[in-house]
Amino acid sequence: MTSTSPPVLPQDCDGCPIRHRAVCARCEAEELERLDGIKYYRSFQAGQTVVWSGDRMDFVGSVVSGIATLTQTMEDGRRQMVGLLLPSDFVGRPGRSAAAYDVVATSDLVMCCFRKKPFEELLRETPAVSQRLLEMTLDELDAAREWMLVLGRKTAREKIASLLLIIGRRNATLKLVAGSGPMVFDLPLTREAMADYLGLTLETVSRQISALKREGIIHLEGKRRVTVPDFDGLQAIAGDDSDGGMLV
Amino acid sequence: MTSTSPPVLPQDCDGCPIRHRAVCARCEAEELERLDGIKYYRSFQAGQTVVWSGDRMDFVGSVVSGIATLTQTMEDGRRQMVGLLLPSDFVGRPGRSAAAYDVVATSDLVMCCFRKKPFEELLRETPAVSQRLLEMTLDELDAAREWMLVLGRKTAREKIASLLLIIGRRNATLKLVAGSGPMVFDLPLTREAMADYLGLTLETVSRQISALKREGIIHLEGKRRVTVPDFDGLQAIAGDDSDGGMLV
DNA sequence: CGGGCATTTGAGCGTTATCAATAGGTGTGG
DNA sequence: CCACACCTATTGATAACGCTCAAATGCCCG
Repeated sequence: MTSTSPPVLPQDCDGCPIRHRAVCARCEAEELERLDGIKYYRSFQAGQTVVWSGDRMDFVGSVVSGIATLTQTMEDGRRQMVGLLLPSDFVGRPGRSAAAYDVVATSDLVMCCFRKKPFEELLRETPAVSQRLLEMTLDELDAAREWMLVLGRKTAREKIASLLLIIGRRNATLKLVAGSGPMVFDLPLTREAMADYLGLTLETVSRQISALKREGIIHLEGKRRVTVPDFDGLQAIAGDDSDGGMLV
Repeated sequence: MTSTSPPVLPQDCDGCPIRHRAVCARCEAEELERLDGIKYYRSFQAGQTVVWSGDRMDFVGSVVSGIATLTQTMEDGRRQMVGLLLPSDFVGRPGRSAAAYDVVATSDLVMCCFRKKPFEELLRETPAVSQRLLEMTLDELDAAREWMLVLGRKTAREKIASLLLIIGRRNATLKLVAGSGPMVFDLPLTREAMADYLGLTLETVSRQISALKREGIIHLEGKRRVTVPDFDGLQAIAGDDSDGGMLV
């Protein structure tokens, strides 16, 4: 966790890896230029906190590369992750001055930040941006509601399987991996972070992962690299219906 | 639950109880007229299902009066409520043809529905609507994330207290009740519905409510009418920090 | 090699689920 | 009008799942 060189920062939107999925996805050259005028890149090392809950936050932005988490903490220290932010995901809330959650860089992270005030103006004047943001927010809401089912009703085993599926699926989408063959990906989270996401203790997470490994449902190389030989099998364990909510 | 007369339907927006809080809140007369052209009212009796998850849904709309719930169900019957819809709340997702959740009328319910196709057009052309919808969706997302903390990390006792607070607070907002004195409200949910919301069994809900009653934290008249003599005390039990997230 | 951290594994316990019986409330029909 | 069915809610007994506390292992890096 002591990488000393800051991640390389991109300069413009042309080669931006999230150009067509982020909040700017629908922008024309002209609108992009306007966004360009209020944006700046920031990078964080793995483990760094981007903002603390309650702190003043005068930017919003997109994750360009790396992974960040949103977490809530109770007074006595109990923590619940409420968002897992991958490249293209939006951070911050227009119209609010303070952060509602802790935002933490889980890996080295690059963000494309927009100064909040001018971004809010732009939101009022640029339908391409506000409509894209609405769409993304609706997606986030659906994801949050799916997660409520996981937290409220699934067993520890099902929770782990659900998390593996979510990470695997999002990884496949981002990397545009072909659909067949065993699924392989890196867990971007420590056991503790997984526990915070799943509403479990890290011991239970560890035990359940060991059990899945023992049963051959997953294979591990090291602690982080996961292979899923039977995707449908894992879906069955997660309690997902096999067609997995194909909604348009 | 066999009320035979359908609820009275409102006719226009002038006297509409949710005129200034729903998705139409920011509309001028002209925009309101356009909405008027694509809207129709529907009423449901308590217990009726508005739409089934997976069904085609060719409208979106607002709750005008009454209460509805959004629920997800797993194949084996486990259920999780993922939304509690009070007057002014928005139902449905623009850009999606099938319902993602079961929507059920928990009390007698009146909805102001918009035909989906024209509403989507209107969304593209009417910033007053799309921006209001964005704002409401962001609020919903925050509520969902707060609920994730409840589901993932709170004890049964804390969950019950949290639910009572949420219902009490929303009730106070809707009714514009003065802030002092004991809080009184009706539980709009059965024990089973509360269990579905909280990720508990109905037996545990019943036991925890009995415990709070026994300890004098709440009083009950009948099964549904609740009095909370000490609001701060209940907040403490819910595990909320006393200032309760005063974010702007 | 040793310190620090993430992870695994074990033992015992507690909260909540499960199964089951009872109580209360409301509408219906004899 | 009372008996009964039906539904919601309460309460009890027992079991199980996941938490807590504890120790050991592996791993990275100085």
